[in-house]
Amino acid sequence: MKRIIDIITTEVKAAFTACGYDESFAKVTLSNRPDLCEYQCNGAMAAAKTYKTKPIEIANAVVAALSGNCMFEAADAVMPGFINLKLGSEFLASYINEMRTSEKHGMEEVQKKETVIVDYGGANVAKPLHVGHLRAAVIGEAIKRMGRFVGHQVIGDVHLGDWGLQMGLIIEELRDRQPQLPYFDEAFTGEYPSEPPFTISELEEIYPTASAKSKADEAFRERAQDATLRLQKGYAPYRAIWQHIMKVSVADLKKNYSSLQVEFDLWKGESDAEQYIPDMIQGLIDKGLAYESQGALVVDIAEETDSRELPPCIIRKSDGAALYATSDLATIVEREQDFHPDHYVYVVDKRQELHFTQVFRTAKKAGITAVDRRLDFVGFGTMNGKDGKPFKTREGGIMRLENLIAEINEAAYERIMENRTVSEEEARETAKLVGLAALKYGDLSNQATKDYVFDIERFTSFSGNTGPYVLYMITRVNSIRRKYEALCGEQGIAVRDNSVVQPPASEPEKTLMLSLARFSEAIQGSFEELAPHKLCAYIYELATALSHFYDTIKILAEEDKERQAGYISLVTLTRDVLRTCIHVLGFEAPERM
RNA sequence: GAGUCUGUAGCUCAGCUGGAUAGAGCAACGGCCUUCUAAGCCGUGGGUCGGGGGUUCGAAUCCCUUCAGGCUCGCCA
Repeated sequence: MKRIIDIITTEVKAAFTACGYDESFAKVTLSNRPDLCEYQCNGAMAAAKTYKTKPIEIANAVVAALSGNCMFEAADAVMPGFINLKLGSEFLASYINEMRTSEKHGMEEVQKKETVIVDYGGANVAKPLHVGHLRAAVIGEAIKRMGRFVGHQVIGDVHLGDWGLQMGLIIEELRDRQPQLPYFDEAFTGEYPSEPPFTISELEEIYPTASAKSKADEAFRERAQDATLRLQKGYAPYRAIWQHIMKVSVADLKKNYSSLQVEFDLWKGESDAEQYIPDMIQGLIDKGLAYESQGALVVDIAEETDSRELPPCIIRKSDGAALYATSDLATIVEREQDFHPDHYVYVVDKRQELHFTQVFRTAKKAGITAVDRRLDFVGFGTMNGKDGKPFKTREGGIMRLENLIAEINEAAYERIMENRTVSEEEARETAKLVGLAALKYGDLSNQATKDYVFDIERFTSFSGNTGPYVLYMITRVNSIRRKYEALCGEQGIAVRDNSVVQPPASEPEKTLMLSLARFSEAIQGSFEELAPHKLCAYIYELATALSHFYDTIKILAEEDKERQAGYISLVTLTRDVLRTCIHVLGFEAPERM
C-alpha cells in the first residue's frame, strides 16, 4: 500500500496544480509543530519568489482548493505562508485498517530489487571476539535485516581475517610445543589426523603467545613469515593445520555471533580471495594503472576535486607480498563474479575510511566494478567507557565479547529480580532477551559514525529511550490480550482480536495511529540512509505513543464491545509493528517480563 | 603541518538537503495506583545550539573565520 506521506502529497500536489502553481512546490513533511498540525507544506513560501505573489495568498488558494477534501479534518494557511494539515479520523482509521490486513504492515516492496552485499564482522581467526567487533556485528546485522525487509536480496559476509602472518605464527608456535606432530615431519607420508591438535581455548592462548614471541625473537618471526608463505603456496602439512585452525575457530565464532543473534550467509575470508590476486594485479598493470614506486606496486587514486592529495593505493609490497588493499580488491573481483551486486555496504571502524576510499576508487578505475556501482562505507565510531575513553575491562585489558554479554545479562537479571517474583529459570531466560535488547538498542540508537558511551546501567534501565523499555511496552500489550481473553470467557462472549479499528475519538488514539501510519517511511528511510538509529527513534516514538494510550484508555473497562474490540486490534497492531521493528534491528521480546 | 569528524540542558543524545516557540531520555522537584504489569504516565525547572562574522524574509542547519577535542595521513589489518 502507498505510504501515507505520498497519499497526502498527491492531494496537495493536485491542489497546487489546480491553483496554477507547479506541483514541485507541494512538498509535504511531518509537522514540526504538533500543537498546530500533523503534516505541513512550506511550498507556498518557496513558490512566492517564482510567482511574485505573497506566500500567504498562495497558501490561501491551496487551502481553498483542499477544502471539502475528506482526507483532511483541517487545512489552514498561517502567516507567513505555512499550510497546516490535520488528517481526517475516518481516513486515518481506514489507513490503519489497511495496514492491519496487509503483509508487512502495508509496506510496499521496492520496485527495483537489488543485490546488496553487507560486509561486516571482520573477525580474525584464532582470536576471540572482543568489544571492537561488537559494533560491526550489531550495525551490520541491522542494515542487512532492514535491507531484506525493504525487499532487497541482501547477503551478509563475515569476511574473516584468515590468511595473514597470524597463521604462520600459530604454526611455528605449535611446532615449538608439539614437534612430534606429523605436520612437522618432512618424511611423513600418511594421512593427517582428522582431530585438531588444540582446542579453541588453547588456540586463543597460542596466538598471543606467538605474537609476543615474534616481537622479541627475530628468528621466530622469520620462521613464521616463512611458514605463512609456505601455507599460502599450498604446502600440504601447513594447509592441514590451517584447516584445523579454521574449523575450531569458525565453530567458536559462530557460537559467539549466534548469541548476539547475528548470522552470516557467507563465511568467506581473505583466503578465498587469494586466488583472484594474480590476475587482478596483472590487469591493473596491463591497463597502465599500476606502476612501481619506491619498490612497491601502486595505483594512483587522486582526483581533481580532492581537498588534498590522497596517497596512492598500494597493491603489492616491495617484498612482493599482498596486503590489505590487495585482498579487499580481490574480494570485490570474487563478489562481482559470484553475485553481481548492485550495492556494497562495508560496516567497518571509521578509521579505515581512507583505505576504503582507495579500494573503491581503484576498483572503479580498473573496471572491477561499474563506475556507478554504489560502494558505501559505513564507518562506525568507538565504544567508550563512562570515562570517555575506549571501553576496557576494570583491569584495563580488552573486554571479550562473551564477557560483555554475560555482564549485561547479569545486570538485566538483577533488574528483573528486584521488581518481579518470577522463577529463577524464567528470569534467566528473560534476562538474555532483555540484555541483548539493552546491548543492541544502546548501540543502534546512537548515530553509527559517532563514538558513544557504553553505560550498562543506563542501557539496562526500563525507563527512557532503551531496549528494555520497548520490550516492556510489547509485553504490556500481551498482558492486555491475555486479560481480554479471560474477560471474554467470563462474560461468555467471543474473543475478537481481528476487529476493525474505529476512527480515533481521543488525542492519544490519534497520536498512536499517526505514529503507526509512518511505519513504512521509517523503515525505508532508515535503510536508504543506512541509519539504524532513525529506526530506533521511530520505535521509541511509537512505544511512547502506545504507553500514553495505555495510560489514558482503559481497554478492559470499555463498555462498548465494538469499540473495545477495535482497541484490541489497535494495540495488537502496535505490538506487531514494534516486534517487526526490533526483529529488523536484530533482537526479540519475551512474552512477558 | 594537511585533511577529516565532533562541539546542542548538569549528564547521554536527537534535530543538520534552512522554516514557526531548539527536542528526548537520565538526574532534580511536584503530582497520578479500589481499573489492562507504577519496570509506567503527567507536570515544573534547566540551553549564549563552542566563539565571531556573513548569505536572506528566515540559520543549530549553508559559507568564511577562530577556539577546543578525536581520528587519519604509502608498504599493519
